[in-house]
Order: sequence, then structure tokens, then C-alpha cells
Amino acid sequence: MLTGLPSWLLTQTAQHAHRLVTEGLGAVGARGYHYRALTALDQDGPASQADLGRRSAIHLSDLVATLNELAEGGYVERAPDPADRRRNVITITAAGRRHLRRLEKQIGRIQDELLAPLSFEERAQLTGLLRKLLEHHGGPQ
Amino acid sequence: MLTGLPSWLLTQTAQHAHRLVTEGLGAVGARGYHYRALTALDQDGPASQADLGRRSAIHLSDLVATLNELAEGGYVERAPDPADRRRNVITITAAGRRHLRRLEKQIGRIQDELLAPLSFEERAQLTGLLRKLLEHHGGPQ
DNA sequence: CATATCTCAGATCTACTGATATCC
DNA sequence: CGGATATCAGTACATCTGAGATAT
Repeated sequence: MLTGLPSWLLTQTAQHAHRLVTEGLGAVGARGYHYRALTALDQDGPASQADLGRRSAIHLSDLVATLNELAEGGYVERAPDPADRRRNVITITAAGRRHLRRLEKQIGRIQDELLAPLSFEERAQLTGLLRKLLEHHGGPQ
Repeated sequence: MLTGLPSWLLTQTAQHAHRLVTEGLGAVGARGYHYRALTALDQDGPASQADLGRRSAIHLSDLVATLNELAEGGYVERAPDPADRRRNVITITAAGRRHLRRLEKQIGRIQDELLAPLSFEERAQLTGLLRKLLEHHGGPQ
């Protein structure tokens, strides 16, 4: 039975999660990459694009467009690195932080909606199991 | 922290699952849609494309290409429905069943690889939780 | 020279949208 | 006529590949 396959269950639930995230962030003019990039910048400080890509697990080539969009909104600043002229130093702005707070609220709501049918313990169980899977596959990286 | 978000954990693990499935089925010249369509045909018998789409959760427009590919391999037959000339009746062939057995083996291996780090009980826990989520969201449909 | 960084163009996969022709 | 069916073209999203230009 298809509906019993772990891979099927995973991809289906992930699809719902993805849809919720896309809709929720779209409602405030953002998308997943924006949240991930801003979060990485907010938590670990300014970074080169290469670094930021590693932190946020966004591919370098996609990061370019993401940062273009964020810079256009005034949420990040792109400045040449005087120490290494290949690099840009990306910094989150005050507006970027405010924007991120908004996105975090949306993301929080989305998690609740996503996990609605699960109890507190079940939610912890689920994240624990998924993290175990991810560690195994994503590996050390 | 990004890596604590259920939606992130879900989409990331699903991505690994999807990659494993794509690679595993690709190794025998198939893809996910093939497995899903053949499984639905094998389990519930011949069907119109509209019916088959509902069973296998494949969008009608994608099913067209999927069935083209399966028919080309001789795995299904597409015959006009004499009772309703709008419809095609799709039937799995003997070769289709043999092909499906091969895909099932691959899929089985993939589940094991996907769930490798989890114990028996944990696997059951995970599928149970995911099914609960899916029921809630996928809803009655 | 090899390597790292940034950028852009393109391809992939699944899924969906919209339009059309046909038939019930 | 409203609705279902099948087909085709095109879109969206996240992800990745490959190529280039430039700098270390």
C-alpha cells in the first residue's frame, strides 16, 4: 500500500509543510530562502556569500538572487570585503531584523498548524526522529 | 535555530527520501510516477485515467505523460472505453507486473536505507506520526 | 598555477494552472 | 446546457550543474 511507505509519507507531509510555509511567507511578501538567509545572518553575524550559503544550506547560485531581493527590500547590505576583494560582506539591517521578526511569527504559526493533530510529546518524538534521520543522511557535512 | 523547525526537518528529510527514490528507481529506468501508477493499477484493477489519477494522487495532466512512458515500455495498455467514449481504460500488462515487482524491490531497499538509523519501534512511531499528520491535512478529500 | 568567490544561464523534479477538444 | 474526460503548453518552487569572470 502506497500510504504505508515511509518515503511516501515523508514526501507527502513535507509537501503540506512546504505549501503552508510558501503561503504563510508569501502573505508577507517573502519566501523560504529569505527566512533562511536572514536567520543565518541574525544568529551568526555578517558573512561572505560563500559562508552564508553553507550556514543556510542555500546553494551559492540561488543565494545571489535571494540577496538581490533582500537588498532591494533594504533587509541586508552587500559591501565589498576590503580584506579579500573576491568577497562581499553581507550584513542584516535593522529593517531586516524587523522583517525577520515578522517572518518568525508566521513560521511559528505555521508549525502550529502543521503539527496541530499531535500532542506535545508526539511533536517532540517527531522532531527527534526526523533529526536522527537527518543526522544519519546529511551526515557531518 | 533552523534545524529545530519541524517544517525544515520534514522538508529536508523528504528531500533525502526523494533523492533516494529517484536514484533507486532511475537505476531501473523508472521514476516515482511509474511506481505509483503501476501500484494503483495492480491493486485496484483497470481504470480510466481520471480514476487512476485520483487513486495514485497523480495530476491528470502528468498522468498523460506517465502513461505514455509506461505504454511505450509495454507495461500498460490504453484502450478506448466502449461504454464511454471520453474515457481510456488503462490496464496493467504481465510485463507491467514484472516491472512493478522489480520496482517494489528497489523501493523496499530504499526504505531500509532511509530508515537505517531507526529501530523497529522508532520506524513504527515515525510512520504513525506522519500518518496522523497526513490524515489531518490531506483530510477526507 | 590551483583554488575560492561571485554571477548568470540553464536543467531537473514534482506539482499545479489554463486552454482546448471531445463526449456524456 | 453543465459536467467529465483526455491532452498539451506553460508556470512555480527548490535544488543543482556548468560556465564565466575575477581575485587570492
